[in-house]
Amino acid sequence: MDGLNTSAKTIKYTNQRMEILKFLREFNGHPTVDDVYEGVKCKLSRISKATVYNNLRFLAEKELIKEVNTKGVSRFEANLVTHHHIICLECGDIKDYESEELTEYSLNVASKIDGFKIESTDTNFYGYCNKCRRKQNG
Amino acid sequence: MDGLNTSAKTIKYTNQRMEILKFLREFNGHPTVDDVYEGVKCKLSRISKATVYNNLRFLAEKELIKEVNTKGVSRFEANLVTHHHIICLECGDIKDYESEELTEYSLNVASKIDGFKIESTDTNFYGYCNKCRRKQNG
DNA sequence: GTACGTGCAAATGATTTGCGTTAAG
DNA sequence: CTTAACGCAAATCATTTGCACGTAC
Repeated sequence: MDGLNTSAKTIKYTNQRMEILKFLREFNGHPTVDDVYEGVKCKLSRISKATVYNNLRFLAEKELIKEVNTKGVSRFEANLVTHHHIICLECGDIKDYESEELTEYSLNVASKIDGFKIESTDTNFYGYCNKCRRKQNG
Repeated sequence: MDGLNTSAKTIKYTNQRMEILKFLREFNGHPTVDDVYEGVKCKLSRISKATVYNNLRFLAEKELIKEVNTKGVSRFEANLVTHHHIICLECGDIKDYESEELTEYSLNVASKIDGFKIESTDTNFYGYCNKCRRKQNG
């Protein structure tokens, strides 16, 4: 009757949603939408890519996963603990890098920033991975 | 005869290219492709959006500008000095934040990373800008 | 039984590409 | 004059949406 019970929406734990979350939690990296789609297809052969898109958006909104800031295609991760990223400028590969001291240092810097209420921080390191370095040097 | 003179390609300093670079250097922020397109149209009314795309890619390849890592649409900046970004989680607004001490601290951390030759680093701060905070609190 | 979620296909939006023409060097 | 770059339109790729049907609760 009130027509305002949007927030009372029931969340349904469907197979598709659960497999996508499971895949992300077990995947060691930062998969794209296509990676996730290919990864869950073995379990759910009839799954549609739209379902993968919708669920990744849904899970990110519910903060069960995070979308990674990247150029080009979207990438996701289930690691919710603050950490940093090492990004290869050649192949785009992303590796996690944990450093509590860097996080603390950054948060301390953040506390001095005016006009913004900072919630979190992370650092990107850009360089060349061993594989790409080998290629360049011949 | 050798068919290998690809690197000898002549770079042409066209009006379009120069206006796009000028716009980025004078723009205080992190414009999208559309922002750049709208911004240079007053000077070059017949410019095509494909030209804007092609030149932004070109300028980024030549390292005269940088593409910013963001979700969704591409953003660019002409500020090549290492700096950090404050990103509003609500409206997506990005502000530059300079902190040499943070850069140095991060580079020092970077020097300990194995298996990657780190070239540069930057830190993102996520939070809510004053405008969005006001909206949320009513 | 009642939504919410799914699969599919179509729509949208961002970006790239092909091609005939223009202009920088 | 040579060829990179332009403008335009078509093509491609990523992502979202509408809708009829299915299924979690």
